[in-house]
Amino acid sequence: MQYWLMKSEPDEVSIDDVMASPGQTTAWFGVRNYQARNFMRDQMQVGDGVLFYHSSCPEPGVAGLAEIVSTPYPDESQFDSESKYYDPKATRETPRWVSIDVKGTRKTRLLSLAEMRAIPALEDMVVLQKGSRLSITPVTAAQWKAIVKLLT
DNA sequence: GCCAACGTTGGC
DNA sequence: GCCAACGTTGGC
Repeated sequence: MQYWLMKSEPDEVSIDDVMASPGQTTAWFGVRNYQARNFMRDQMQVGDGVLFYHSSCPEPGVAGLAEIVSTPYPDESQFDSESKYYDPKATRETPRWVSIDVKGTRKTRLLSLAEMRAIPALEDMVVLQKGSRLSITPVTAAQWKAIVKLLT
């Protein structure tokens, strides 16, 4: 059982989209960074907790909680020449990128990036480190616990 | 829109 | 395998 922070631009997929219909799962596709892919491919497990983070928007921060509900599978968009996520070097025989399904648990108040930075218990969070750009980053059990407590 | 930081590409 | 040039991310 592990915990993750996953970034999404709310213009693309927001916490409201993920929570739109209860019980619905959302395919997390379009990851095109090897480090983030490796987390998905090698470490994520069904049941892992997810901090749903809104990025590249007026108020960046954690906007909700979610859960991993599938094992990794090939990301279809890598094969789609019409998609902005198309990768001409990927083939069905040797796919390069993976997707995973998540399910929204609940929308929370916005825990802003600024607020997160002000909390000592969170200072080591990968996402808060200088220059950190990864769209998927690991979260420790202690960090998860501290954040869930703040959002309860 | 700016720009720091990081990742990727490709020539050599 | 090096590394310069370029592209992307994402907060501000």
